[in-house]
Amino acid sequence: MPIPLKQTFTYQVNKDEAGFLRQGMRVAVPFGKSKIYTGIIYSIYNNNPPAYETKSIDQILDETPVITEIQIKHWEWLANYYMCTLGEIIRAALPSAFLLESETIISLASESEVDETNFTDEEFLVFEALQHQSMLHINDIRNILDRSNVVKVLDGLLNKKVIAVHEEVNDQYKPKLKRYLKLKAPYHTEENLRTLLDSLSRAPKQKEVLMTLFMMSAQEKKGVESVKLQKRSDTTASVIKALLEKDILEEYYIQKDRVQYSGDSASEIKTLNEAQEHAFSEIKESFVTHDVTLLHGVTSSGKTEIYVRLISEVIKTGKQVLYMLPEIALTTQLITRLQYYFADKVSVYHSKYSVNERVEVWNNVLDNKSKAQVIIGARSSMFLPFKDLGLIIIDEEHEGSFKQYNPAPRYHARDAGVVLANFHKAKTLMGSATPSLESYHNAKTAKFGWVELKKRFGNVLMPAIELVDIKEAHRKKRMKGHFSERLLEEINETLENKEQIILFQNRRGFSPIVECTTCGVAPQCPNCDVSLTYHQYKKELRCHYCGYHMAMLQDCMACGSNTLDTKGFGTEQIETELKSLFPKHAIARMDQDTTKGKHAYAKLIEKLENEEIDILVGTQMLAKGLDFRNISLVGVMNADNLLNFPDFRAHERSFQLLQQVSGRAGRTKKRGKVLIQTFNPYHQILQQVSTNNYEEMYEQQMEERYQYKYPPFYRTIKITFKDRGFEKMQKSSRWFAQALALKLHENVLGPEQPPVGRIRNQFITNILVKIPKKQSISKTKEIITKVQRSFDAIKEFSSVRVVVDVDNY
DNA sequence: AGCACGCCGACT
DNA sequence: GTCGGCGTGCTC
Repeated sequence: MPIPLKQTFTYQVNKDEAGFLRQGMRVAVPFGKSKIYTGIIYSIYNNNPPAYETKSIDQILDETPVITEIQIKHWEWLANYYMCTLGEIIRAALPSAFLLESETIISLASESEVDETNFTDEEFLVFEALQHQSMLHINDIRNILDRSNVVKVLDGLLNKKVIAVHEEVNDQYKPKLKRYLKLKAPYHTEENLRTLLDSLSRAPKQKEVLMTLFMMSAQEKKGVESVKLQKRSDTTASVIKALLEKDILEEYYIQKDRVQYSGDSASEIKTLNEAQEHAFSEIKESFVTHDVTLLHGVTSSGKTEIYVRLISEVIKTGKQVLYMLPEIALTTQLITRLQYYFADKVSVYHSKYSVNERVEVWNNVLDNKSKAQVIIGARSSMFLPFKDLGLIIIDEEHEGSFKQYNPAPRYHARDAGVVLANFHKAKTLMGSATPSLESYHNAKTAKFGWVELKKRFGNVLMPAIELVDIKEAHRKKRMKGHFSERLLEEINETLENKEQIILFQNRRGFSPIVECTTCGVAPQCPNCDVSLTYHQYKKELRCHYCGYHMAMLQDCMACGSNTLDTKGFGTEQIETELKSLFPKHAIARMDQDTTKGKHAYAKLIEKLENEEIDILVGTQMLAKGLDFRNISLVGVMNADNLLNFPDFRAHERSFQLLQQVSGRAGRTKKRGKVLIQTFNPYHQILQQVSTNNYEEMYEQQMEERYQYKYPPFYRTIKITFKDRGFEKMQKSSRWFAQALALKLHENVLGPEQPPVGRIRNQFITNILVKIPKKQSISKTKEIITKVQRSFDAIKEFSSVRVVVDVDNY
């Protein structure tokens, strides 16, 4: 069942059903008092469970299994490894259209003799609505009565025998149908046709539609799509309806695939250059001895072309390929590029797709159709029902967004992907310009194969990276806003050369803190322990954790003086400053706030491509997948807030991010330039970024990880406690930590409050369990599970939410 | 997770 | 004396 419970549920079926049903099929089953849920058949057996009464299933939903045996095995591994339930995995894995739930339908009782006089006002409203509409959903009633709790009203009506309720299961997936029109058979002879046309002399509109139909069907031979006909003949639906009613035209429907590729057909794969060719054959060699290979290639070294070659070799053998990317990198740019090579063999799968589109991709993969032989997708695409997977590519392997944090399953798609590949006996290729320390470590210790690509495509030089000390500049008051003289100088020069600029600032909004200079009070979020961020364009104060917002204050709430000042800065402020510094140039901003709309992101990219934007300011979003030839300068406004992030990966992440952002500069002949503003230019990481020294960064970070017992030397599991009451949160987490420490001793850290100790009115604290290399991971998990079981039995702690996150990095 | 049930404080 | 809030327990 798609619910977060550890157990499976047993239902009874008759002999015929038992013969028909197989593991992986969906059935609708009654669950609880009145609900109907979709469940997945896990096993079929033949003895009556003694402890409870079994219910019968309601309905069989599939002819053949929609979930494969390998998937079930993989999901069981996931549930076990990430300490969640199979139900949670099912929720995450299946397109929501597969998981229909029942909905309560309200209608008028048939034998009703209604006495309207003893209705309450609300009851009357519902009754009246049912006169116009025979069926209503609970939600409709909520709207009619304008309140959320409608049970009481419905109960009243039910008692008076005015209404009847029943549960209805609606199949959410609707195949897309297109209406086609064609001439009825009797008019296929020329003679009949002529009389027909004559008879229509008084209906010129209808005649015209017919003429257009002839014209179009002559070209397309068969029937004509109704929408097209209406458009071409410039008519209305009623004219066509008249022709249908006169039995002159007939209609029929054809099912259409939503996910369709229309474009040029496959073309030649670019020939690889020498370095790529070399890397390509190295990968193939490595696959002989290793199931997983890491491709470490600097930015714009042409990794994609190598992937393309590998993919084309695998699909020739008839096997399927999964190409996973972090969500943000799933830009149209890359998809178009792959479609260019593989045409209609590529399907895309990620959360932005509609439920119906997802069902279609699912079914295509399940049937091993050629149009879904190559899947490009975000982390959730590894849940697809692959039949015969030959290769998994994990691009930008280091990206943190492969790990899902909320809700459960808290899985890492990279690691889970390797396991999936094993089940299929397939190979995995991870690619990155800045591999995660774990993967690099695995490559160095020969757990993974390892292939390097050190030169950029076309021998373009790596960008020149310069660190700009803004501490000095601040002291000497030589900053213009947040821009150093050096950065302004470069921006000016770049603009003169008619080249584009990207500026990176890792924070959205205008400024993260608003503070009264008289009394020092800063407005805080009422629900979370953070100060509110000022968003200038809406003149609002916003909380980035819970979404709380209020109008910008004019005066201090505490002392009433109007001496409010802003501290720190975000993308919005940079944009504003730029606009006053360079009034003649086109400036745009790219962050969560400006890319909310469906096509907003694509539009920005298009503008950038057409060189309608001179300077683009943005957050993390910029680091991925923007390949533009005319960008020659990248500026990092402030590297320090990256480095000072309180997390053991902060340094690794900063290095990766700065490298990726730098990689946006100079992708053509001319060498690009990167300026990084910082208060601390002697910071090791910044030095390593500026000299492009991954190796040194790796060695040094590994040293620290070893010292402080962090991955990859130790594994970690994070246990989070949330409660509305501070005391309860603290008491329960202490209890838990002490219980764990009895077995795990010094490897239990905390409980410790995170930097933001309260979110959405819930107090939060964490326990971190460290697992040394020698210690069994599964044993450790067993201990945690045991402690959790006794914890759950304590009534006092029942309101505390406990979240377990395995490999919480 | 949802949902029903039951207890208890607040207001007509 | 009723309404609606939330804590508790169950789902084959």
